[in-house]
Amino acid sequence: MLKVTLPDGSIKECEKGITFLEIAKSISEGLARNVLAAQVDGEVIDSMRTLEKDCQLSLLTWKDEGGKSTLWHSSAHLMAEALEFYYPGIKLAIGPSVTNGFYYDVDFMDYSFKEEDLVKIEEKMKELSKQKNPFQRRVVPKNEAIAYFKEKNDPYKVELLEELEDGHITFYSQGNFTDLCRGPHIPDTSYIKAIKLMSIAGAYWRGDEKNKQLTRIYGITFPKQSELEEYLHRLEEAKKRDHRKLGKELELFTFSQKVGQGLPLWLPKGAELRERLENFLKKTQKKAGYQQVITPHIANKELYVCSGHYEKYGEDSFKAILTPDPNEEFYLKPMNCPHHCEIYKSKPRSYKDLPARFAEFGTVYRYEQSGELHGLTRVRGFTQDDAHIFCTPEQVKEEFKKVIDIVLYVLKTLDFKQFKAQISLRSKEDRSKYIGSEENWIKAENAIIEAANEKELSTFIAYGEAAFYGPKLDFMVQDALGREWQLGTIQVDYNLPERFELEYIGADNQKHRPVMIHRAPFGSMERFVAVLLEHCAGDFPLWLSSEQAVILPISEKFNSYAEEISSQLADLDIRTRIDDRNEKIGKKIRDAELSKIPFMLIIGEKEMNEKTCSVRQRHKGDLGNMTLIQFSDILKEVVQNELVKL
RNA sequence: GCCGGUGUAGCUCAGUUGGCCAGAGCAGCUGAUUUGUAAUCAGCUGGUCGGGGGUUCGAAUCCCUCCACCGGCUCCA
Repeated sequence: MLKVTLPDGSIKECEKGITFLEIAKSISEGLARNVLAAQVDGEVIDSMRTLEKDCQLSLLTWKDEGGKSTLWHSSAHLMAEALEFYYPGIKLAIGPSVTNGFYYDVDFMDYSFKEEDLVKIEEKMKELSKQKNPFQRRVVPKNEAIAYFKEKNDPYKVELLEELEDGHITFYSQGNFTDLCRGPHIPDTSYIKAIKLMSIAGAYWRGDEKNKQLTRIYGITFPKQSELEEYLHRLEEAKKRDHRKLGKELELFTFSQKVGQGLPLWLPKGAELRERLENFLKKTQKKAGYQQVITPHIANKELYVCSGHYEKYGEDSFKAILTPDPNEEFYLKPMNCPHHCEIYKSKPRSYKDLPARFAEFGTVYRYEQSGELHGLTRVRGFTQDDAHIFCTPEQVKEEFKKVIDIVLYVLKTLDFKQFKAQISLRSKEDRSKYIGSEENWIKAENAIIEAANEKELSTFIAYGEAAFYGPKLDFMVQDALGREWQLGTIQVDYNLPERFELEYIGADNQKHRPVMIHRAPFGSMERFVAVLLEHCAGDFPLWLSSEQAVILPISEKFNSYAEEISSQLADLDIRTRIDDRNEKIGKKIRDAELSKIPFMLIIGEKEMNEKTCSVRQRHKGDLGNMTLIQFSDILKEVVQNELVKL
C-alpha cells in the first residue's frame, strides 16, 4: 500500500498501480465525474495515469486552473481531429490552451478556410465528443516519432521533435487522431460538453514574422452547456464596457481619418476628465518633491543619437523633420528622458541637490505599426505622466520605493484592486538588443527586486520585457475583454547618465555619476483613461466627473429656479448643468442616467416653494427632498470616501 | 507590417439572383404640449452607399486598388 496525501492533509492508503481517477472514485462518485486531471507532487498529469509511489495528490476539476487547461488542451486535440476529417493532409503546428480556451495553428495548404467553416468543425467536434473516445498516452522513441510525422508530411511537428530529448517524447491519441503532446489530457472526449469556436486569425510559425503565417483557430469549451452560455453572456457585457464604445457614447474622445491614424482627439468632456487626473497627480507629486518642467515636441537628431534611441528606433519612427539647413534634422519627440537629462545638465549639481525629480506631462509620438493601433490603449501620439529622478547610487532603492508608493496610491485611489507587478528583465538568450555594462544591469536589477520585496509587492518575473537601457517594474491591469495592459512603470537606468555624461559633485569633492529613475504612474493619459473607463464602466467617481449633477426642471416654468440653484451650487464648487429642454421629466432622467451623470436634481413646484431640490442618484434612484446644503454635504462625503484611501 | 473580416445619415442598423427618386429607429431642427423619477406627439432636415478605377444599357450590390476600423500575429523607448 502507498500513502497518498490529499490537499486537506489527510492520508489515504492506496494500492500501487491504481489510477488517480479510481482514487477519486473511492472518495466520491461526484468527485470522480468532475476530475479532469491529477496534480501529483506538484506536476499536473492525466487522471488515468497510475499511482507508483507515495505522493501529494490533488484532484483537479473545472474549478482549478490545471483542470481547465487540461480540458482546453484536450479540446484542441478534438478540434484537430475534426479539422483533419474535413481537410485531410493539413499540417498541424501547435495547439495549446490559453487564458480563455485554446487554439490550434494550422497550415491549410491549398484549402481555403473561412470563418463560416467554424460551424461545421464545431458540429463535428460535438459529434466526436459524444463518441467518448479515450485519450491514450504512449511513450515513443524519438526516431520513431520523427518517422511518424515525416510519413504524415508534417514539417512543424518534425521541427519540434528535433529539439526534444529522446525518452521523454509522448504521443496522445483519441479516435482517429494522434498528436505529439506532453499532455496531460482528460480521460475521454465526452468530458467536453459545450463547444464554441470563436474566431480565426493569422499567426506566424513560432511567433516569428520571418516564418510562414499559419491559420490560428480559437475556441473555448466547457464541461456544461450553461457555463458556455454564461461565458458568452459575460463577453457581451464586457463589450458594453469597451472604452472605444463608451468613449464615443460619453463624448470623451474621437479619431479622424483626416487627422491621422492613432492620433486621438480629446473632446471637451474627455479633456476635462484628463485635466482632473493630471491635477490629481501633480498635487501628489508636488508633495513628493517633484518639480514640473516643460520641453518642446521636437528635438535635434543629435539628442537621440546621444541617447541611443536613434540607433535603436530611428528607422521605425516618424521620419525626420527637415529645415532649410541641409545639415539639420529634427525628430518628433518619442520620449522625454533625453530632454530631462539636458535639464539636469543645465547647471552643475551637488550631492546636496539630489534627488532631483523633474516631472512633465510630455506628449510623445511613436510610429506604431498600423495593425497594432487599438482605441486609446495603443496610439501614435500620447501624453506620458513622465518624471525622471536623478539620484546618487545610494539613494536608488529608497527613491524607487517612494515611487512605488505613488503608483500604489494612484491605483488605490482609482479603485484598481486587481493588478500585477511585473519585474521586466532582459531576455536570457538574446542580450544583443540591450545597451550598457553587465555590472550596471545587475545593479539595476537588484535595486528593483529589493525595492519590490521591501514594499511587499507580489511580483512575477518576465524575461525579455526590459527596456533596452534597463530593467523595469511594470504594473499590469486587464481590460474589459481580459487583455492585459501595462499602466504604471518604474525603471532604473545607469546608461543614459553615462551617455549624457551626467555628473554631480559628491561630499568628497569628486565628480560622480548619478542614477536615473524613469517613472510614470499612469503610464500614459490615453491608456489610463481607457482602462479606467472600462474599469468603472463609464461611471466615473464623483471627483472626476465633469458634470457632477444635472438639474432637471419639471417644466419650463421652473427654469429660473434651476438657474438660481445652479449658481448657488457653483458657489459650493459643485459642477452642474441644467437640462432645460422641452421634454418630460422621465426623458430627462433617462438621458441623464444614460450619460452616467452621478446626481440628478429634480425641481418643480414643491421644490421651488420650499427652496429645496429632489435628489436622484445614478443607478440608485430617488434619495428624497433636501436643501442645497444637505445635498452639498452628501457630495462632500462621497468625494472624501473616494479620495481618502491611504 | 502580416493573415482574416468589416465599411450604407451624427449613432445603431435594413437593403446583394445588379434595375422604381437608397430605407428605418434614435439624435438634430420646427411646431404643439407645460409635464413629478428611465423614451409626449406631429412635421422636417440629413447619405459623394469609405476613396479611386473598372465591368455593364444600368453598380450600395460584381472585379481591381487604396484607406480606415475590428479580431489576431509580430512589435512596443
